[in-house]
Amino acid sequence: MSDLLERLRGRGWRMTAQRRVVAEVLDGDHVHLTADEVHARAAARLPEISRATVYNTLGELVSLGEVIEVATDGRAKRYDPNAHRPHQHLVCSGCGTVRDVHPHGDPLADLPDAERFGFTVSQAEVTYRGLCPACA
Amino acid sequence: MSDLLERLRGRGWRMTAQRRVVAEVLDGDHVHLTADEVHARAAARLPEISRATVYNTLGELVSLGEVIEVATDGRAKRYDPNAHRPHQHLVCSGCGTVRDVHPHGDPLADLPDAERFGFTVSQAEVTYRGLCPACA
DNA sequence: TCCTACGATAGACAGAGTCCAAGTCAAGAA
DNA sequence: TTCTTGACTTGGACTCTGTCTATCGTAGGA
Repeated sequence: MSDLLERLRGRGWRMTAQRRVVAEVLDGDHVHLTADEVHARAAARLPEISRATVYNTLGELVSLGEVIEVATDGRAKRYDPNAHRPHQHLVCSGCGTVRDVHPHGDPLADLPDAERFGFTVSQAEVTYRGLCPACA
Repeated sequence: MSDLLERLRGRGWRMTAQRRVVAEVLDGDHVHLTADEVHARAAARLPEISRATVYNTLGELVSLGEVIEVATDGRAKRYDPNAHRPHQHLVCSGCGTVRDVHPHGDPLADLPDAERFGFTVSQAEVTYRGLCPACA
């Protein structure tokens, strides 16, 4: 995680307690927190941190490419710090749990030109849905 | 579309003017309207229809499997009446336009057992992103 | 140590969707 | 045809997620 903080400082980020705490909350594998969850965990360490700051910081991390924004349902977006290894998501329809998964094959290659309608297609996101062991 | 109305009646749906209008608005290919757009178009034919009724009716159509709910971004869900032929979606990052597409291959088959973490995986949704000819 | 521009804050605001109590009406029964 | 009833509709309040703005605070350079 200090890696991330170092990279951010290298990019000219002013380092504040709030930004540090948000970055620390997002540390780890298989982390897919909503903005509200990030705020709750950040506030446990730094009680006066505001929602607006959490949203601002998450937005900056996303635009710097350090965090991925995932919309697994129509509800709140989730934030995934595993931005440096391509992957897809497996979502439990019961409890909403999200796991990173690595399918083989390239979904982009499966879309024939005739099905692109003149679009410049740059990305394919796959969301697998099912029930996790606890919900099955 | 009268097909749909017949199927719904066959399932014990009470046929009201509101439900008929919502079903009619969703007729056609490559239709991906938000709830608000459905409401606006329905209200053009039946001015007093309420938002709650549109949401209720869309929810029922989805749970009957006659309409698919698509969350292409973190904003409003879209409703796709093309529920009886499997397909994926191609979304323009510029203007938000959505097209139905039919890639070959089965994304479900690309997810090895070792990457399923004990989940019962039943569905794979692919969202292709890029720029449409008008936005490129 | 002092300055100042960048960052944080609280709270108002907006969009999407849900919920509820009260009124309405489709469709089967008489 | 008329009656009855429970399913359907309505409007408005409410929740949740996210954005914006004016003001205050402070990290880091001079």
